[in-house]
Amino acid sequence: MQIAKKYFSESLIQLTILLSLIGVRVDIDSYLSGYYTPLTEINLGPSSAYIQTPFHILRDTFDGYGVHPKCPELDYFFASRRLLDEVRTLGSPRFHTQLNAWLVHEVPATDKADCGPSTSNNTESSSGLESPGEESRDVSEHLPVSGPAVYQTNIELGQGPCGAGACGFLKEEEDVKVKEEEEPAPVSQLAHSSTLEQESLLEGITALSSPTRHPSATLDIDQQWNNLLSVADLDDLDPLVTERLSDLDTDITSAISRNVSLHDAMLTSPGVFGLASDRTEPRTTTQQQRALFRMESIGSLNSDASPGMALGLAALPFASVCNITGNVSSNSALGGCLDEAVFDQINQLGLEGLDSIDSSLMDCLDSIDPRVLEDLESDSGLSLESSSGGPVSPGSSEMSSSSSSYCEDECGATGYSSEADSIPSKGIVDYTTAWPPVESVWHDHSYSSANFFNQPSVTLPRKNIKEEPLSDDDGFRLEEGELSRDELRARAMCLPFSVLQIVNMPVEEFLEVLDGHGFSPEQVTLLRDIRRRGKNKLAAQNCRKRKLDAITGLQEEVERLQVQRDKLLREKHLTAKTMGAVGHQIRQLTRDILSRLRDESGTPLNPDRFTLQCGANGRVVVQPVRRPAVSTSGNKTDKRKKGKKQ
DNA sequence: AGCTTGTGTCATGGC
DNA sequence: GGGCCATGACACAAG
Repeated sequence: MQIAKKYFSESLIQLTILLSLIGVRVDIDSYLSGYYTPLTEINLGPSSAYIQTPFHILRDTFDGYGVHPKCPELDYFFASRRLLDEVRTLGSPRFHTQLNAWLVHEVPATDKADCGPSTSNNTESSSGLESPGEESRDVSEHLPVSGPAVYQTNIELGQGPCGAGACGFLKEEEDVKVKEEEEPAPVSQLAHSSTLEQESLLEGITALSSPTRHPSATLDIDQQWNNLLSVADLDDLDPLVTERLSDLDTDITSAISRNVSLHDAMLTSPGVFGLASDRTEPRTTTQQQRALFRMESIGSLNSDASPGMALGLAALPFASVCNITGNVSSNSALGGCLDEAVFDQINQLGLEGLDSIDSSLMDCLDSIDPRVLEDLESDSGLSLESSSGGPVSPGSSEMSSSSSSYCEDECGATGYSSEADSIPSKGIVDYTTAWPPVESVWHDHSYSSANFFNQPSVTLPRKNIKEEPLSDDDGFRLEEGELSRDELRARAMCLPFSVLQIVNMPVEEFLEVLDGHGFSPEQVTLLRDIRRRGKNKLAAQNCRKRKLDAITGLQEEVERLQVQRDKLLREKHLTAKTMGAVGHQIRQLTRDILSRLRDESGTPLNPDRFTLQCGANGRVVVQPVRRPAVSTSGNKTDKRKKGKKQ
C-alpha cells in the first residue's frame, strides 16, 4: 500500500510538473501531505541552518531514525518544494492559437436517420432562402448558450451551386450562422469530462473526410491525422516533426478533395453528402437550419471511413495532455528527467549518510591507539586533562574521594552531541572509573573528537601551540605550551579540579562543590568562569563545525540545482520547439481544408477569413475569423474622451 | 605588512 | 531565575 501510495504521489507530482509546462497550475500539496514529510521550510536565512528545532523528538521514532537533530542533511527535505517551484518558474510553452477549429464532430445514429432522408425530402430548398426569423428562432432553440463558437447572425441560405440551398452564408457580412443540433451534448462536456469520458465520447465521432466521390482523396487523411496526433508524444516529437510535417505537406493535397463545396460542408445528414452530386434535391426547413457550415456529416459520406481522423482531431487538445500524462506514467524521457531530477533528490533525503558517518567513525576509532587518543584530547585547553586521572590537579585524589559524579567522558561537544545530554551528564558515575573510557568519549558528531581525527592537521597543531597572552600568569610561562589559560589559573588558585572536571560535572555537583569546599569568592568566581568558558568553547567549536557543514551542504545543493535547471531548460526548449512545429502543421492543414470548401457561389473559402472550429460535442463548423473589436472600442473610448473634453 | 584562518572569549537570546 | 546552548562579534596568534 505504501508503495502504491508513493507511486501515486510521484505520478501526481510529475503530472503537475508537466501540466505546469502547458500553463496549468495544480496544487498537489494537499495530496502529498500524507506521504512525504511535511515540507516545512526552515532554512530561512543564512543563520538558520541549525535552528533550535526539536528534531530530536523524532530521533527515537521510525520517522526520525538516524536523523541527527541538527544534521544539515535535513535541509534536503525541503529541496522538493524548491524544485517544484523552479519548474513552475520555468514558464510554459504556448500553443499556437491561430488554429481554433477541429474538423470533428459526433454523428449519432439518430442524426443519420433524421438527416438522411432530408436530402430527398426537402421540398422547400428550391427557394434557397430561409427567413431570418426562423433561423433565429431555431438557433435560440438549439443554442442555449451563445458561446464563442457559435455565431448567431442573420444569414442567407442562398442556393449555392449545389442547389440544395442548405448553405448558410451571409455574403454582405461574411458571417456565418452556426447552429447546434439537438444532441444534448453540453458545451463543456468534453472540456470537463475525464479522459475516459472523452474517449468514450469520441468513439462516436466520425471522420471528416472527403466525399465518396473522391475516394482517392480520402485514403490517407485518417492516417495523416493519426500520424499528426501521434507526434504529440513529446519524446519522439522532435526528430519526427520534420519528417511527418513533410509527409503531411505532400499528402494533404491528395488527401482532401478540392471540390468539396461549402454546401457539402454544411450538410448535416450523411445522405446529403452521400448524394452530394444531386445538389438540387430539396431539404426541409429544419434541415436547412441545421446545415450551417457544419462539417459534421462529411465523414458520413464515406460510410466505412475510419473515424481516426475525426477522432484524432477532436482528441488533439486532449491527446496532448493524455500523451503527456502517458509519458509520465511510462517514464519517458521527460518524465524520466523529472524523476531523476526531482524524486531522486526527494528519495535521497533519507539522511542515510549519518549511518555511514557513524560506522566510519567507529572504524577509525577502533584503529586508533587509546594513548594517541589521550594525546589528542590534550590538544584543547579543556581536553588537556581529559586523560585518565586529571593529571595535574593536586586535588585529584580529593576529587576521587569525594565520590563526585562527573562526566569526563565528554571531552567534546555537549551541545552538538545528541548523546551528550542523555548519557554522561545525568548518570552518577564514579570518578575513578569515569575518566578514561574512550568508547564513551568519541561520539560521531562531537566536534572535538571526530574532527580531530578527520582533520588533525587543522586543529591539532595550533591548539598545542596557541596560548593566549596572559599578563597575570607570567609565573606559569613555562607550562603555557601545554596548559590552557584556565588550567594555569586553576593551578594558581589551587583549585582541586581540572578544567575538564569543572566543565563537565553536572550542575548539581558543581554547585555542591562550590558550597561544600569552602572556596574563597575568587575561587568560586574562577570556577564559574572556567566552567562557562569551557562550555562556551566547545559550543563555539560545534557551532563552527555546523556552519562549515551547512555551507558545504548548500554548495552541493546549489550545484545539483544548477545541473537540474540546465536539464529542465533544455527540456523546455525542446518542448516549445515541438509545439511550434505541431501548431504550424495544424495551421497548414486547416488552410488546406478551407481552401477545398466552396461557398454557395462556388468560390473557395478564404482561409484568412474562415477558420474551423470544433464544438464541445465534437462537431466541426466553419466560422468566420473573428475581428478584434479593439479598434471599435478604442474609437468609442476616444469619442467619449473627446466628448468629455468638449 | 597585510591577509587569511583557526581559536578562544564575550555578549546575547532562546529554551 | 539560573543553567545551558547556539551564535554573532571581536581579538589574537600563526601561517
